[in-house]
Amino acid sequence: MPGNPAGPGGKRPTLADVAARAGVSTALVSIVMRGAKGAGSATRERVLQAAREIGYRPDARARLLRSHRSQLLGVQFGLQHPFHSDLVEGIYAAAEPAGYQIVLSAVAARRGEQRAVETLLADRCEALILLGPQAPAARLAELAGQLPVVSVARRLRPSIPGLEVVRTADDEGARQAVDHLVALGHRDIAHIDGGRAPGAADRRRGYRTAMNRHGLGGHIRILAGGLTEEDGAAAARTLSAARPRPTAVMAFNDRCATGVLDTFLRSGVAVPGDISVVGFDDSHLARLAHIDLTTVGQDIPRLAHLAVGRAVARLEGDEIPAGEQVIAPRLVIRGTTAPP
Amino acid sequence: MPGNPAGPGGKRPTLADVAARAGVSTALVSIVMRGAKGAGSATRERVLQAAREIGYRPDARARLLRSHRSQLLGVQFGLQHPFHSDLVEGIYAAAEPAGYQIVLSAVAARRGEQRAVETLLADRCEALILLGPQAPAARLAELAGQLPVVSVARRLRPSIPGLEVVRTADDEGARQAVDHLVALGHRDIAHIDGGRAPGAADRRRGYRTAMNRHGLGGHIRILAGGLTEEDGAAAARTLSAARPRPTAVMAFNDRCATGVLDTFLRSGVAVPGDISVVGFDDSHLARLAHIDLTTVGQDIPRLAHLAVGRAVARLEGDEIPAGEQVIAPRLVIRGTTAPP
DNA sequence: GAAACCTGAGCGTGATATGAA
DNA sequence: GTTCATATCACGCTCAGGTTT
Repeated sequence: MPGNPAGPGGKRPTLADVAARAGVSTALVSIVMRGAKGAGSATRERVLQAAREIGYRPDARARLLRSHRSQLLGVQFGLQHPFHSDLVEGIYAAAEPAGYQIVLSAVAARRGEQRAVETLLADRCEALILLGPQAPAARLAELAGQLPVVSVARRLRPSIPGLEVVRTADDEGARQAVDHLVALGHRDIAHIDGGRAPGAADRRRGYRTAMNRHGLGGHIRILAGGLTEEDGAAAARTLSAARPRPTAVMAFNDRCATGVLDTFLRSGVAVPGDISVVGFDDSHLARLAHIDLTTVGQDIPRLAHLAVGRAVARLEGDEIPAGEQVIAPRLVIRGTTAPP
Repeated sequence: MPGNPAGPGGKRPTLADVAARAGVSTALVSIVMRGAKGAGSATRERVLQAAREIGYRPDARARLLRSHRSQLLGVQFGLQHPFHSDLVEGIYAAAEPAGYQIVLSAVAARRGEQRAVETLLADRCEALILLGPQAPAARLAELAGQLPVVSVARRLRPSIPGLEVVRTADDEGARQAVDHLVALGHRDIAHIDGGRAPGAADRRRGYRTAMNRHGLGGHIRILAGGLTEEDGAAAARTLSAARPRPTAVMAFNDRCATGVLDTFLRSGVAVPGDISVVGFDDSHLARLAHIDLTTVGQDIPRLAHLAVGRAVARLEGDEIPAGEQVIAPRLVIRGTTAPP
């Protein structure tokens, strides 16, 4: 039965406590706890036993203080974005095998990016992984001057020293969506954009370019949207009333697209019968059987893996090629698109 | 222009560096950085200036190591649960005014609660706030023997020493939902449950009790469900085919309910025309205009506030009444319920 | 006596140097 | 020479206690 090491008033056990109980020096206990070599197997067992008995746990902070390396990657993410949740999951999975720990810092309504980053820096993270950062490029550049910074899912000038960029080719994704719709026979294709959100500009541009290349420049129609279901719903209400109504819509992301879907369903506009809808991200949402959304897939595990990889490479001083990694998107055709 | 304090190879500046530059002792710099009293205003300004010049940041870990208090609350949450995201947001908001910092640790597909808690303990958190923990009660009891533990949204024996419970009266919530539906004229009311999820047993029981009290014991119908949209969609497919089909459904939570909604919409079952649907949580999801879900609201800010309050009270040695705080739910009537 | 400042110790570790078998 | 174990210091910071105005 384990003791009550840090009960009310009680101190939590330290190396010294274990050492005293096992009758050895603290240094030896340290060796045993780290699994380092330099301890006999009998002693090792005795020390482990003592540690177990008094409920000893290594103090991560003291450990970090002592070792020059902290092996800590700071991750800034948006609490309300499923896309970020998926990325975080992938980052955990990629970091642990590489021998790094993750420190999370959330961005929320009353907690801005500035605050989120400050706590990560105070926690002695060695590198920062920022998911869809909205901070000005100048601020990111300043940060990148202090430690390796990886920006995920936002395009930035790759020339900023110290700043790594991992992102999906958003313009290419938009192109794939348009190509797919055109191949189905659509001509009047609208785009609900993401405003100033990361990636929005590229998707908008990709849409424009693709439309023009198909000779559909005259049908370009861009509606103000955003990242949320509500943004999509609002734009869809506008579209429902429009005459002529487009026969297809490409939404900024999956959340936006589901807002569009539900609004159409409620107002009696059939999807994909009357109108086709395409999302972006291929997050959990889109894959759900009852949503069944055709969407431009971002390779989330790959993005996560690369983000960790770049951070680690920078920390270990490996030679890495460029400051930017652009991942190809892949259109996932499901049930919300059909010929007009 | 700030320097490059921790560039590749460069050490990060410390108190000593600031002290040297300002021509004072490290202790005085410490005083200034903490905003404690004991420094003249001229010196104070000089020190701050020096710190700014070399880009100094306090090292949170060293600080924690030295001070006996860490002022850290560890929060375990599920990455994929919007309900948890909302709670975390509330916890951030409640903790900072109380002078405490938050450390997040996520539970994900490949990262269990065990791992999540271990990192929180290693980080020297003074108390743990666990959102919807699924761990066995015995494990929680063991933890609670080591430090104050607050379990949010899960019912547990309040007699476990050291364990605080903050939860919604789930049975009462289920009762409110049933009462509302009965008042509308429904009699054939089904429940899609949450299986072994926290709160599911109470909601199931509340549903049963309320149905019996209305003399509708013969109409009790419980379908296996779960926490996700897919669980709801699967159950809804079963319901669509059922004869007689119930005229109302109470889902385990909002995610589950949206799965139900979409399935019904797709299969031509009108909501609330043909069937009424009630969710649980009143998370972001339900409030969206295009979902407009009638749901049993959990008072998320209140739950968050109380959770932090209990943890802090325990840490500061305040006398607190019982080991359990049960918050009343409040039915939020929106557009998915109507007379049969 | 108070305000402004400094000295020295120590928080719990990990690394190095050193010694004993 | 190798294996096992220890003593000692440093990490960056805070705090108790001292000294000087």
